[in-house]
Amino acid sequence: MSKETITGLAKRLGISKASVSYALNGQPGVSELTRRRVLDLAEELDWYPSSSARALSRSRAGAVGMVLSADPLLIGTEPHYMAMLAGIETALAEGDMALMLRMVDKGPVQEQSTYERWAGERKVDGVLIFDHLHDDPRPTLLDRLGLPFVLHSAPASAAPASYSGTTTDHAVDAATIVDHLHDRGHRRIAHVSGPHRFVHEEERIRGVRERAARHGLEVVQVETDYALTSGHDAVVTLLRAPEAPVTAMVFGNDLMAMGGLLALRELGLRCPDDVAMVSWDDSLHCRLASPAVTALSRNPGMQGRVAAELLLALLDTGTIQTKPMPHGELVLRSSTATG
Amino acid sequence: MSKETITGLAKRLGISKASVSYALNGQPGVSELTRRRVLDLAEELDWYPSSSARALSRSRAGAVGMVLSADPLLIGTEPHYMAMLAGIETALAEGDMALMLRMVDKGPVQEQSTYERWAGERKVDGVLIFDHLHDDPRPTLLDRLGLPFVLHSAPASAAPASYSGTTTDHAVDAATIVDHLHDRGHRRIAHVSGPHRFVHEEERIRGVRERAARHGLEVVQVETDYALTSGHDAVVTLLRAPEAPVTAMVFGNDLMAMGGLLALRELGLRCPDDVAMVSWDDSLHCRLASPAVTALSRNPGMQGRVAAELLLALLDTGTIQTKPMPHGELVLRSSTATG
DNA sequence: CTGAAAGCGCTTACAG
DNA sequence: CTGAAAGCGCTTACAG
Repeated sequence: MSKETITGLAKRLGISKASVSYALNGQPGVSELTRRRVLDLAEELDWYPSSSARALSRSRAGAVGMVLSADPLLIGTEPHYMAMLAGIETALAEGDMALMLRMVDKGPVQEQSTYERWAGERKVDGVLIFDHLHDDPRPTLLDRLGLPFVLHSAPASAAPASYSGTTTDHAVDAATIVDHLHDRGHRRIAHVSGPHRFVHEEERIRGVRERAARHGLEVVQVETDYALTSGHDAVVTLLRAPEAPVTAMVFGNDLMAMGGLLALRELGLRCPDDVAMVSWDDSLHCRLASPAVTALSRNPGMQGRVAAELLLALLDTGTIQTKPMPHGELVLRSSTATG
Repeated sequence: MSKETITGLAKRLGISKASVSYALNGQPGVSELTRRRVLDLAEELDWYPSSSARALSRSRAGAVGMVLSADPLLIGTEPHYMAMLAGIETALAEGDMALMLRMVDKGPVQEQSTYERWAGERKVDGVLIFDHLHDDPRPTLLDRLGLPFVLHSAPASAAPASYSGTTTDHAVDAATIVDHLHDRGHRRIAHVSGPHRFVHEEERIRGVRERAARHGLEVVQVETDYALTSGHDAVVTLLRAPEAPVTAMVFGNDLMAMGGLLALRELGLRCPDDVAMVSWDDSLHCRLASPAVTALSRNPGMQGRVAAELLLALLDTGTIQTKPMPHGELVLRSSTATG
């Protein structure tokens, strides 16, 4: 099977390459009859136009890129990422775009040089970025590189007007969580967050603090790094503190909540009787833990899908838009049940 | 920043495009001095050769593809996949190959048409396939399409001589698991496997049966589909059976083991006192469950890396090879502890 | 060691 | 509606 080309098809049909191309791409310029003959022959021969030739002449790669920049260990255990990826890929496939995936573990530098390379090689038409940082260098960099992008899950407060993105209102989510704990009778709670360099963490912290103040709740803030062991250690530290102990803890993700649960068990304390727990991300881990952990469900798959659709729209028509995501729903489980 | 091209670089340096190309690609045909000047200028201009132009002239896409064909829900909760992906991507990046990822949920048909399209468009240079099936249509299809591939984690018994792949000796793993249960005093066990259409499941089943026979153990085989609820339901059915109940259960993956644990709890039975449990895949779920579940650890990240390296070698030099993976290691946890 | 030229397989104005 | 031709930006024999 020597490789067919558009020239071959044109010859077989006794027409020009141009006509074949027009027919293939649904462009005007060919009769319906010719178009049918072209499409039928392509189908019969199992022929597809070469993506690289197309990319070169169209100056469009036909792919978008995504860099997963995190500890591989964390990525592997965080169901969140995979669900998001699945949503993204599904939307891209529908828009006939391929997904180029890159995982880096050496942090922002490696992520940024990946964008530089992708832009230079014109390997992707756009990228999807997430985990918005304070003074995030990526929007500036991507603008300079001329690489279109969508910022996934930017905090509502930092909603960028100059570029596309999905936004999340963490204040509302914080209120949902704090209200629930207040309802359950807690008056002194801890908030074990991820790194403050993430804008969403700062917004969550502010949200928790403000809502707690309104209820007259005390909040102890602890900053860690999303790892299971960090959640564990944070709990140990919190419970050893000389001040009055907290009776409830909010964790920035499911892994830290799991670590927290392990710590409680080690200390001989019970959840929720001694300490109640809430996770800011829902996952199978929360469902399966014992006790099962109350968590904010945010549908990462759907969110990924929306972000990908924004990127497709941006590439297609240059439309810049901001889409607010639905608020999280708190899934109540045993970890915050009232004894 | 109007886009630089190789012609631009050549002009700036007062040399021909050919020389620039040779210099860039480490080919002979340019003096060291010229090569340095070219590389320095490229660096200074932040210039990279266009991947599509390169792909077209080299007839090489510079990317390999991978289709994740599974229920998105399962993919999202199975840490196994993400770990494997991370290993694969790391190896590919080192070999300067991009990873094109596609997720399909409508099963084998969609997976196969993805390969047809990729091959037709010459979008990828090769693919990585896994979950070997009985009468697997993929090797034949890929051969016909002329798309190089590596079969990841083929059963040792079905080790293909005609194509590259990593292999796993499930008989050894089965022996490890069965021996452990025998040591713990179990004489009647259940094996809740994934679908028999997967060759690795059949090999595991045979391995378990043979090893059990040697010890004089009885084995009840149950076929399900890897879903958490299936593990749950299998356990309910098993424990309702009129025959003598099993005292230990082996699950084909971690999710089914988790489902099994839930079922036990519902039935008011305890693990390991009433029923011991082992999972054929290790994961954070097994570690965090209560009781924590004894599981076979197989290092999916490392295995993915090796598979990717085989593919790189195949694409580079056409080398066909089969690499046996290390046996799994049983991580002992409470679910099989002796009371 | 270097340069001019053809070729990779498409798309797209431009003339007919 | 159709065809001849240029162009996308590289690589690679082939002559010098």
